[in-house]
Amino acid sequence: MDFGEKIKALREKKDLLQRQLAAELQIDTPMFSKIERGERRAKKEQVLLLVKLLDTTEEELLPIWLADQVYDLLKDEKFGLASLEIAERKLKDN
Amino acid sequence: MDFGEKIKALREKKDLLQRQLAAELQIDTPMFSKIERGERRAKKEQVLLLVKLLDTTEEELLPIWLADQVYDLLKDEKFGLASLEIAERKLKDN
DNA sequence: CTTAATATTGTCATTATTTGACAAGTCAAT
DNA sequence: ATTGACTTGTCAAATAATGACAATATTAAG
Repeated sequence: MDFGEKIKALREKKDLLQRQLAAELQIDTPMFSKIERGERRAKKEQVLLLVKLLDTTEEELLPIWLADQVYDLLKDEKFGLASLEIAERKLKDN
Repeated sequence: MDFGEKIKALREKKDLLQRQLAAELQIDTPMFSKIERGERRAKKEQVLLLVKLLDTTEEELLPIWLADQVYDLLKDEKFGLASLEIAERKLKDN
């Protein structure tokens, strides 16, 4: 499940409309729709707002939001998995 | 070893000057210097050229170049490692 | 079926980020 | 002191990301 699917599920669980969340994020409904479908990416600031609006936690949203970005970066790359291993080592080091 | 360190090592092994490689990449020496020190990022097209110019392989350069980008994305993130796990699963799926 | 509400699509302007060139600087070896 | 190799700082140009708006499609209700 990617970030868009996740916030859509949470939104529907709370019976909220796109336009309500969009208003809170101060963007228009089309923009929110695009974020939900993964056509546009939410900014971190917006993700943090969504954590509150959707009654969830950073731990629930941030990793999946970051993972989308990593995936976008590597999805067409022959050496995508290899590069993940390297990045993981570097992350663990510091 | 990050991408910059890698190409610097290869460059010195071949006794090449920054200005020689910069000329081949059609950028100026300061720009090449910045790439070597990781202050700027090489474009993929430039990485592929460097593979040839430095007598190495894509397998040697691309993963480390991609890993730098993943690392940049996650280095200050609390959930960096968690997001790597998610991204890895998605990559393996397709 | 027709309307009304919700969500999506397409396009364009604005803004932010990235890339590169240039001028000036440091450092080391003569 | 001069030369050659590299680095630093700043600015302009190119590119990508963000958002608003208009129009369209989809769904639900009466």
